[in-house]
Amino acid sequence: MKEKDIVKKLDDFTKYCRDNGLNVTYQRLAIYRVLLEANEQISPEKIFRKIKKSYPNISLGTIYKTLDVFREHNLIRKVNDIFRVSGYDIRTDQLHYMVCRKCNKLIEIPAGEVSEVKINKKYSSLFHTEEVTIFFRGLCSDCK
Amino acid sequence: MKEKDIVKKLDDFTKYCRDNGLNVTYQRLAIYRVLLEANEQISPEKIFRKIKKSYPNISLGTIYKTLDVFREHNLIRKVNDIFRVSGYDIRTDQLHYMVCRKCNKLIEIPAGEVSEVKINKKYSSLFHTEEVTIFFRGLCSDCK
DNA sequence: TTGGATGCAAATACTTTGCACACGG
DNA sequence: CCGTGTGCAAAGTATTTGCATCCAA
Repeated sequence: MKEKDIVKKLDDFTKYCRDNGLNVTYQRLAIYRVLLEANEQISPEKIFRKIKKSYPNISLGTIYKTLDVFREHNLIRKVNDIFRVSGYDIRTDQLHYMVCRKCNKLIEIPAGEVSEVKINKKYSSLFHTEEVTIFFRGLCSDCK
Repeated sequence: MKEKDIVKKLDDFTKYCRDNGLNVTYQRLAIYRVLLEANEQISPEKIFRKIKKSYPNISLGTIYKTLDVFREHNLIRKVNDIFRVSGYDIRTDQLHYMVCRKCNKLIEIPAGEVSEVKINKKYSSLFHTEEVTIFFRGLCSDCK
């Protein structure tokens, strides 16, 4: 992503915070920026290390707390630990995952490559779905 | 599940072990039995506590190691940590999950209630899929 | 000024590992 | 008897929590 686009998104983010009762702090901006720059899933630890370079005072606890806040607000999504460590991803275009049961290799699949999931009304009415993630488990070509 | 069926499945399990170079130990039988009796996902810790009653010597480490072996052999599947703790499930009929982003309530959806997932060949050829799990995230009726 | 946010450190939860000993085949 | 499996305890990793202090609004 170009710096120009990042700045734009940080503006949107700032506005979102103001509109939703979240203080706009240096830390939140830094974390959000790292997520934008990564533009793929990234672990709390990794975010921490990146920010530490320019802002050595930041604490890992803050990263966790902040990511949680972002998630509550649906600003990011949490990719659960198929991966050993949880990852957070700012991409909103949905991805699916193939994970090899032997070597844990991960293949990302753009949502467009997979047929749309439809749920029987009996269940879909129980729930307001915001996001669908499909995990395929099996064997990658190397392991099979 | 009836005791009779459990015994039958334990026999199958024993045979599987013999055929695949796994020693048939008291611990493995006990763990497999607990999984059968549960017949839903169950955590390592919970398995541990159940077995400890009749066999106080068992160690949690053994539970972890054993579940890993079972999983390598595809005797059980690991349900990843949408749930805080990982769960292991002996059910082979596939389930999908709806998880509320606010209260973490979990709704299980039988595979039959969801349309079949088809993948573009470009991706499906990269992988031998054994299992498909779909996670729906969003808001449950209480939280929305 | 004030409630929300942060830093820090300790605590917690879960899981893995190493090694001596036990036991199934 | 041999090699796999187990128990134990320690270490490792990931995450959460409590609280004093700080700072955005």
